[in-house]
Amino acid sequence: MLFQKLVFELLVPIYTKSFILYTNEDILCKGANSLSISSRFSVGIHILSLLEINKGGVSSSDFIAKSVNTNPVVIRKIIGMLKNAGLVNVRPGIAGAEPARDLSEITLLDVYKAVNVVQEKALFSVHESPNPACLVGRNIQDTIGPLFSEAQLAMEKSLGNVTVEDVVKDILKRES
Amino acid sequence: MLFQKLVFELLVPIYTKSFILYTNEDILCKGANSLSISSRFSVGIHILSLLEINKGGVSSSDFIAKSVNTNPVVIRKIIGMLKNAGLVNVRPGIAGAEPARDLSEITLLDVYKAVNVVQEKALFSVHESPNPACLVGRNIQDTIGPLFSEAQLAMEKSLGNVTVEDVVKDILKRES
DNA sequence: TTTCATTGTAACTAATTTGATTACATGTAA
DNA sequence: TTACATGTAATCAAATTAGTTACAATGAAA
Ligand code: FES
Ligand code: FES
Repeated sequence: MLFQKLVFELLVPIYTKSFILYTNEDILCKGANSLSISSRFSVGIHILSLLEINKGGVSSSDFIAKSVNTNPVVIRKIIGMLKNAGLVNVRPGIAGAEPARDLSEITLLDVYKAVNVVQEKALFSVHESPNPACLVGRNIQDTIGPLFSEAQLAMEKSLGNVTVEDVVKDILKRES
Repeated sequence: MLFQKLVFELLVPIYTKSFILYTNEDILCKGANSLSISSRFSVGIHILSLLEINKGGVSSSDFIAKSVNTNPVVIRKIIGMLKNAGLVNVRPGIAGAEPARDLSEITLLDVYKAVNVVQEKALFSVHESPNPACLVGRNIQDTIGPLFSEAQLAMEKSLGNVTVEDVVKDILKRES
C-alpha cells in the first residue's frame, strides 16, 4: 500500500508532463467554458417520441439505442427514470416499453423533472460562505436567491407549454 | 517516451484499484446527479454590488476576495471578463476597479453574458448523431432545438428584467 | 531610479459530472 | 432449460469548476 503510493507519486509527474500535450486548438480555447444541461433530457424526449411512432412494434432498449445511437444501458437507465416518474411502463424480462399515459398529457417539463437534469432552485449556483463581516457578503445570497429562482421558473414554465405529442406531430410534419 | 507510456499503463491500474475507495456516503449517492450554472455569475453580481457599496474606498482584488471568501486570482479572472464586456474599468498596476456605467444600466443578463456561463442556444445539450435511418432520429434535433432555445430565452429575459442597482437596493434594504 | 504593490496570466490540481462500457444478477417466455 | 430482456453496479475518459502557485508586466511612491 505504502509502496504503491510512493510509486504512484513518482510516476504521476512523468504522466502529466509526458502525455498532457496541448494542440493549437486547445490553446485557442481560452477563458472560461460553459455548461450544458445533460442530454438525458433530449434522449428522454426522443425515447417517448419513438415509443409513440413505433407503437405497432416492440421498443426494446436495444432497438431504441440504435435510433438514438448510444449504448442500451444508457437507454435503460433513462427509461428507469421515466418509469419512476410514472411516464412509461416497463417490466423486467419483458421486451418493450410503452407510454404510461397519452402523450398529450406529458409535457417537456414532466420529462425534464423525470430525468433529474436540474434540481429545484439550483439551476444557478451561488458562491458559498461569503464574508458575514461584509455588508454585501451577509446579504447577497438572500438577495440573489429569489431572482435566480424566478429565472429558472420562467424557463421551466416554457417547457411546460409543450407536450410530447406536439413534438411527435412536428416530427411527422417535417417528414412530409 | 515509449518507456514512460508503458510504465504509465502498468501503474494506472495500481492507482485506481488502490486509492479510489468508496465510503458509505458515496454509495448513498445513487442515480444521476444534476448541473448548476457556474458561480462565476453570482460572484460577478457580487463584485459589481461591492464596487458600488465601497465606492468611497479602493476595491482591489484582494479586498474583494476577502468579501467573497475566495482567492484573489479568481476575482481577477472574473473582473477581466467584466472588463472585456465593458462593465468595469480596471488598469494593470493600479489598485481598484470601478463600474464602467451606472448600475441602473447593467442588468443581470449583462453580467450573465459577460461571465460566459452559458452559450447561446446551448443551455440544453441535444444528443449528437442520432440515426438518420430512423424517422425520429433524423428529425428530433430540428424539432427540439427551437423549443430549447425558447426556454433558454425565457430564462434570460427574466434576468434582463433586473439591474445590479436593484440588487444593491435590496441588499441595503435587508440591512435595515 | 529603485522598490513595492497590483493587475494579468499560465499552469496545475482535486472534485464533480457526463456518457459510455463491461459484467452480471434478475425476470419472462418458449 | 435455454434464450433473451431488463435492472444495476462498477469502471472509465473527457470536460468543467473553483482554487492555488508562480511569475511577468505595469504603475506609483520613496
Ligand atoms: S461575499 Fe458575495 S457579496 Fe460579498
Ligand atoms: S430521435 Fe434521437 S435518435 Fe431517434
